[in-house]
Amino acid sequence: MEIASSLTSHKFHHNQTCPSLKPTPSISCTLNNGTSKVTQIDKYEVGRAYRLIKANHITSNSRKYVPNSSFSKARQLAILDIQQASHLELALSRSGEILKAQDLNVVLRNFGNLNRLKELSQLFNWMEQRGKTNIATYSGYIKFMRSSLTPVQVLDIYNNIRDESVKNNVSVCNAILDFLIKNRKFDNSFKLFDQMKRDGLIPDTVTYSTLLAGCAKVKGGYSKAMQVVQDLKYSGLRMDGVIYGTLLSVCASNHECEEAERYFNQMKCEGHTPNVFHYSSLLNAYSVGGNYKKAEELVQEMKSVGMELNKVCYFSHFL
DNA sequence: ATAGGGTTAG
Repeated sequence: MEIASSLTSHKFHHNQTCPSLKPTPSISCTLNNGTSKVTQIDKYEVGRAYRLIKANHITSNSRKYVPNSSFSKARQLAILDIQQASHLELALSRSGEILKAQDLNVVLRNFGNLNRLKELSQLFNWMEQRGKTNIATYSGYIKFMRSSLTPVQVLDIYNNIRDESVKNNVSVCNAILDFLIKNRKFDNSFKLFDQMKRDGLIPDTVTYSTLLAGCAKVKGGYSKAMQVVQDLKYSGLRMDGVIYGTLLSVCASNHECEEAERYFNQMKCEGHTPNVFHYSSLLNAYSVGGNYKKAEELVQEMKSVGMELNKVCYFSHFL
């Protein structure tokens, strides 16, 4: 599938070549805690593991003589080496070669979660140059870079994917759909959706919830959302908790108070237990509609089921 | 083993 584009219009061109990276924020403590136990890399161990790997590469038939655990150990150490390196390029050149795409994706997610975006894009480019990418690489990278890439850059990344099975993967397309919606390219997101279907990709519930999230952000999105729901039902998919959550927010932002209530009850009937997300969206719909009595009752219901009220609830409640 | 959900002001 090729994403042709109205996105390649002149208004994006000024930004095309330089990635607009945000400054790297400070590293979060909670995420660091997970890795701190294994911070110390035993140089001796690394050396030994690397020699084993090398030996195996030279005599490719000798794989059975090298304990499997040494491979995973060496790869684990290489992953840590790259994650903790002060100079990423150097670390990649000394530790990257023995790693597979799925190992490098571990580092990719680590950088993404820590918001180390500069290094994230460096790593991604390195992986692409060596063809060490897979589906998770692309979907993850596009997700983490959703606020730091331009639509043209994302389409460029997509159109340069060589592997057709990656290109035609629904997760990868869903990541792009989400990117477009986060960047308020609603028309383009629906065009991509149509193209996915034309090219024989089967949209899944993630595709639909992503589209519905777009409907929640656009004026008059309610009728569009109803078309999306029709399409979802027609394709034989079941509504899940996230779809209902998104739908409730569409109703709230379009002042469709009764419809919100209807969906809330429907999801309960279908056996989905509403969470804070669902409650706060319905609460929001009630408040926007000026239905304070129902809002109050709903808050009582939340308390009675022992649900913690969040800031959205408080905001709605005092609207 | 990847992709998806909420509020406000300016």
